[in-house]
Amino acid sequence: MRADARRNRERIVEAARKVFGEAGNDAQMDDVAAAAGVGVGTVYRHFPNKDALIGELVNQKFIAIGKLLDEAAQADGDKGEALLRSLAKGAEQMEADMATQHALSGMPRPAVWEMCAMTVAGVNERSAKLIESGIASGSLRPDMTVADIRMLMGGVASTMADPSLSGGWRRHLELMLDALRAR
Amino acid sequence: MRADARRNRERIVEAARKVFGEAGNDAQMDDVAAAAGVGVGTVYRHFPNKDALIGELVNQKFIAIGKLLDEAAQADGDKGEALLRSLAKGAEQMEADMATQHALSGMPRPAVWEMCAMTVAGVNERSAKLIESGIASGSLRPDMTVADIRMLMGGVASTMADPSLSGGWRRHLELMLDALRAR
DNA sequence: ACCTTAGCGGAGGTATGGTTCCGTTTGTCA
DNA sequence: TGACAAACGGAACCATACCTCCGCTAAGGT
Repeated sequence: MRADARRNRERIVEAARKVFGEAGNDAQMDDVAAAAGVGVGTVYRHFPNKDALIGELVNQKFIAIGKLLDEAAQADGDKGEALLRSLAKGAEQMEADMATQHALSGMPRPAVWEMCAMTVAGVNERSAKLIESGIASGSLRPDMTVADIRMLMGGVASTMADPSLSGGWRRHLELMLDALRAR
Repeated sequence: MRADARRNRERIVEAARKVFGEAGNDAQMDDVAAAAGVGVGTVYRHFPNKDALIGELVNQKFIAIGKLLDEAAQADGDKGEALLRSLAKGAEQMEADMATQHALSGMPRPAVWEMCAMTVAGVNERSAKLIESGIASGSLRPDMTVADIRMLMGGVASTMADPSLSGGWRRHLELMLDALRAR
């Protein structure tokens, strides 16, 4: 791969994150190209279609979340609380990244979701271990499952995506974490 | 207003609820017209544009929720629990109504939201009274606000809107209601 | 320095879907 | 029943946005 090609690919991903972060899923490919300082043709050389570009962004985000979970697994102290802290950090990282927000909150693009299947599976596996440990130690509600995380994070994402609720997502997250703790 | 005009308006709204319920916000005006058994022109005679039609659906839904809250205010027993029951009923009513789901979950159409401003204000007012009462009686968490309801119901709506989570919204709702109860 | 070819740019094709327009139909009232 | 206007239908219009195509540029090896 030629040096300029690699550089452009980087630029495109970065620009996409910025543009989708501002306009959501209905940002335009032309805008991404402009923001990256390249032509649309170049964008399509690197990503066959819009979903593939979005998929790349979302996948990167899930990889980051996976790393957070790994850290949580190694931290000492209660694993359940560590998991909840990871979720909070994950939300923080997601704040300016509407591509991921839309992937999580209602009406997802199936193609995008498929691209991330592998990464998501890894994330789920790690979550499951932490949940099990947290339940055993009594810090998480006994009936908690990985599906709960998916739904609740989706909910927080939907709050983030709504401009009229700006900032409110931290409160939403807090309520959600409370719901997951054992009584 | 001529008799057939009134009848057609009814049909259009009903068809719209069905069509948007199946395909979400990106259902097409032509489909609504077909489902109502009228031409597109007729749809546009009754509603100046797509947002107006969606707004009508969403507004009707908020009116229904307002009624639920009125019932809750009159029921005997704890007002906080009555509020939570209303939310559950409201969610139930919203299940097959993706138009409303999308209005609540991230990336709303501003025009739609504006059309409902009046109705929503009424809903908020009633919620506020019930919350106050529920906090006083110790059944709701002391820091609960109307904004919490908006965010959490939005979250549930986003779970409903995601076909891959079908049915999961009841669990999401349950967690959410737990989060709102006093500890 | 030169040649090969991967990579680039961006005008334009195409599909989708909201909205308009106007000739035709049909309810309603005298 | 006849006339008038209100209402209808749906083909056509137009804006939007994804994606393709192809002539050009310049990277990198020899």
